[in-house]
Amino acid sequence: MENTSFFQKVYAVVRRIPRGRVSTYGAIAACLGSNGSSRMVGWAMNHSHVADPGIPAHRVVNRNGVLTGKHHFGGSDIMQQLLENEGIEVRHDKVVDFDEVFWDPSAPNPE
DNA sequence: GAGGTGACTGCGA
DNA sequence: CTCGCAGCCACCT
Repeated sequence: MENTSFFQKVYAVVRRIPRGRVSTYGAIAACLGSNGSSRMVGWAMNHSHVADPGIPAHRVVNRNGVLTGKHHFGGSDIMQQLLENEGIEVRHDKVVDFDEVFWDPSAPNPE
């Protein structure tokens, strides 16, 4: 039997996010077929820290490009630090040029 | 078995 | 333009 829980699928999509790019909950939810259940994606991220390889949840932000869940990363600006480490600029918990670094999980060719 | 929650989104006033 | 509410679906108690 497939242990593919809902968030398991979310992990697959988030892991597909190329380095230096970010995605949104709505885009991932839509990619899963549940267009509108963006909450499930965020909830799945809540368990991301118990995932095997480690999910780059810091690459997942809300529709406004704001690091909504940075507080869940450890209570520090770790999420911002990780994004900057990827080459993404972050100001005031928001992704700079979010439109430029935004990556669509349904994108056949992100480059 | 039923209720409540949640790292969101979109629309209405 | 800004604020508030309702909808969404899966997991937890």
